[in-house]
Amino acid sequence: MPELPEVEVTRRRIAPVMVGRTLREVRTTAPSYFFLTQPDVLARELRGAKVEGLVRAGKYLIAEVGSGARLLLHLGMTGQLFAAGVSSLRLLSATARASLAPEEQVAFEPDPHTHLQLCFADEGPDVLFRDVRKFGKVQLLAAGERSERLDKLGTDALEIRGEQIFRASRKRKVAIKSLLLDQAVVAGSGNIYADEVLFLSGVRPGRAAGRVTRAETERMACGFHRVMQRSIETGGSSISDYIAPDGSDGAYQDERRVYARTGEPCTVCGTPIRRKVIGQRSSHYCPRCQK
DNA sequence: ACCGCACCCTGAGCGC
DNA sequence: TGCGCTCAGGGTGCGG
Repeated sequence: MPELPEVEVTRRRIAPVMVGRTLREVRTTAPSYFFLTQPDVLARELRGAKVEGLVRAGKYLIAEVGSGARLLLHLGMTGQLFAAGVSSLRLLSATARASLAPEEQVAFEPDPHTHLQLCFADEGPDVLFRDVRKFGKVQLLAAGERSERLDKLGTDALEIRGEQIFRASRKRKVAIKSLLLDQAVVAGSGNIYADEVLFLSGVRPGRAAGRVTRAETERMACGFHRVMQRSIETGGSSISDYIAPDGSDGAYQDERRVYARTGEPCTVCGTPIRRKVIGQRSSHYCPRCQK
């Protein structure tokens, strides 16, 4: 699932393919809640617009198009943004994968899950946004238009300071894990990295937010910087459906200490990692290292 | 203000 | 072989 590092890796790899190019045509699937801006409006407004930049805010990618308009892209859980022509087994269903020889690679063709296809005026490749579960979002903001979604975002996880987590957590009864997942507190945080950060901080995910100490929130902030920077360096996690825009797999999943390691030994003390549902999200922790 | 929970969706993995 | 079930999860929105 794309969290901040996956979105940032996507941004860095897809920016060279998008920025500076002029849109010729935008193809979409039928209207659905995936489109916060209706497909026909997208097609109409984007035609002829030049992509001036591609920036990230939390888990949102923001393409600056034309004079001040912004195209918001959220990858949701299964969103994939990549240049057409990419070859990757990850884009195929398990059934389709099984029918191929192990080394065989197939160029991807837009399918019914490809909800947005950006075609450019030049000869270069299209940019495709594919999302099997449609938890992603596309929205076009006119020049100067405000976005509630963006306005609500807290400090980016790469910039978060312990003091901010500390202040946000005072007198709160929610589990600290839930607080760390709140995008209004830590923008870009997600289930994998929240679990990893709590492990590095020695705090159990279920502890009431109001009961974490100042020192622990400092460790959490450092933890976010550490795991996310490291994950960006290694190309993001490839657990589940994430795919880097060039079709490669990220490598960070090999460095996980707790996430999806239920029953496996803690890398520090050997105690089996436990899984517990907190705030409707699975959480993983070491019962010995995390208090 | 805060918190828990339902909901959106589809594919994998399971038992039968 | 294939059906039906459960599970996963980001973010929003609602009811208590």
